[in-house]
Amino acid sequence: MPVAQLQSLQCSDCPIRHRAVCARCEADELEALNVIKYYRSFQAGQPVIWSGDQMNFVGSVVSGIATLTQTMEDGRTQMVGLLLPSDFVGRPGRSGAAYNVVATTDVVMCCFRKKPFEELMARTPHIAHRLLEMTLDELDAAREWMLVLGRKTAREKIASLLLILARRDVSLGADERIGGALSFDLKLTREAMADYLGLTLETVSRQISALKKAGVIILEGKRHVIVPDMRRLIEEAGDDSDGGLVG
Amino acid sequence: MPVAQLQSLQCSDCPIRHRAVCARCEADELEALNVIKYYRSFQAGQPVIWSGDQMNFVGSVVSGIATLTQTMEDGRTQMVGLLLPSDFVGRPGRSGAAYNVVATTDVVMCCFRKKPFEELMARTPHIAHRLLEMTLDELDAAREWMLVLGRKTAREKIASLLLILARRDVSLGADERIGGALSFDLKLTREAMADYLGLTLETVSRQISALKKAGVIILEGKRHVIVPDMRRLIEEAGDDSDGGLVG
DNA sequence: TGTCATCCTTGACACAGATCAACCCGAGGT
DNA sequence: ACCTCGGGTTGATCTGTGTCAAGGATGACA
Repeated sequence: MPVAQLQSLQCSDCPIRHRAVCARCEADELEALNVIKYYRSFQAGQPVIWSGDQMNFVGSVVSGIATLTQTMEDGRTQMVGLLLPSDFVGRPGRSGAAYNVVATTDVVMCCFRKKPFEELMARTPHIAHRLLEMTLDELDAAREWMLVLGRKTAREKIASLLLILARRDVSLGADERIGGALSFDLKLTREAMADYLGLTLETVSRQISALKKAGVIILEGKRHVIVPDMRRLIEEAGDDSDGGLVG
Repeated sequence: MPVAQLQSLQCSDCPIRHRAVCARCEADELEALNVIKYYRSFQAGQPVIWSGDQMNFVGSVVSGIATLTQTMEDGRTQMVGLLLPSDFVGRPGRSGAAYNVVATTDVVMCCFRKKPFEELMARTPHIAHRLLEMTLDELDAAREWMLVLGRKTAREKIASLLLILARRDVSLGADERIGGALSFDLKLTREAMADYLGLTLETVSRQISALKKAGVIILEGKRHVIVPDMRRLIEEAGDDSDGGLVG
């Protein structure tokens, strides 16, 4: 999840900086983007669908969390992606095995209408190039997650997820650090975490308790996590790549 | 795995048709591509690395199988991608968590030198667009695989893998059909399958035996698989999307 | 204040798949 | 003919996680 390295982009009226479409000439593109964008909000639990037009290109999360999930007929579901503020999403369900995009909390998205966006892409090749880079990054992240799903223990899975969430909050500046400790809000239910990790919610609960008892994390309430020592958490995750967060 | 729908592209001297870079003006691009390409072969077990230059862009498998794998310090490995003939690969290890590309059998690849390839991309925007589409397809495939890894049983996993391999062979015309039955060669060891599915090789062996006993598949030797009824296999995979292969 | 719903925790037990171990089979090599 | 070695099968047992079930905490609402 090399999110921290991404260029970012500030819309005229969004409260956050989006992951960038254009790495080179931000100012120019911004002006163009501000013209063709509009906002939509979704309630928690609501599927994220662009009005009518099959959601043909791209939107960016401004606030809230949306998830990409796949479901089998018998109800088993697997989350395949997490859309946190600043993430882009586009073209779900285009090919064979469609996944669903659902708002997990209340969500506001900044959307770009398909046609003008594509015209913009055609005019400015480096935007297309940047989009390719972003997609390749997502592919890397998905493949990294395959290791988590296929080979890690429940405890390692939980630690890996906490690590990802912590890093995201850090890269958005939404974290708090007090004397080396890092704390952040867990915005997912135990069930959502279970769906992401390929576990049951009971196992998630147990492993979080275990990490708490081991002193790797401290819980305030059920949703606020304090990580006294990032290195401990990284170790629990069985992760070698530290994402440049320790220093 | 919407491979069958992809445009394909015949090099001047490759025996196979590659998944297309250019969907629109094949002839022109072919000429350009034939100029800047060269071949490399790799022995089974050998890591696939472009001579010196960090493998900065793209190569396509002509024959053999290469795999993308991720490994933890303690040796646990998870395969995150399978490169079959006609697949493209590019930019491994660029971002944080690098995966390894290894030739699983002897492999011949058709490579495009980084610089001329990128120039070609810049000149012809629809090639860049096509590359984006291909990457999005890979992302979809990776996400589909996350469902397999996270939520399917061992038996379903095996069936899913067989299904993918069967479909790939069909789309390359490498299958044989006799009276509705479909047969193909399994080019992976039990261990490779296990790494792909997040299982142990023993479990793979057992589940293959189980599918054999149940009559879902027939084995000739250890590596040749006959599927008498594709529908049975799809059912075992717990898969709703039939990939357009049944009819 | 009580009721209800949602989210979470914890315990007891079952079972799928991992682990450990023995053995089989076919292909080279000498 | 014999040996060796990689790949594959099968059995016995162990264990991590799922399943089922009961109950706790918190907040919304009447």
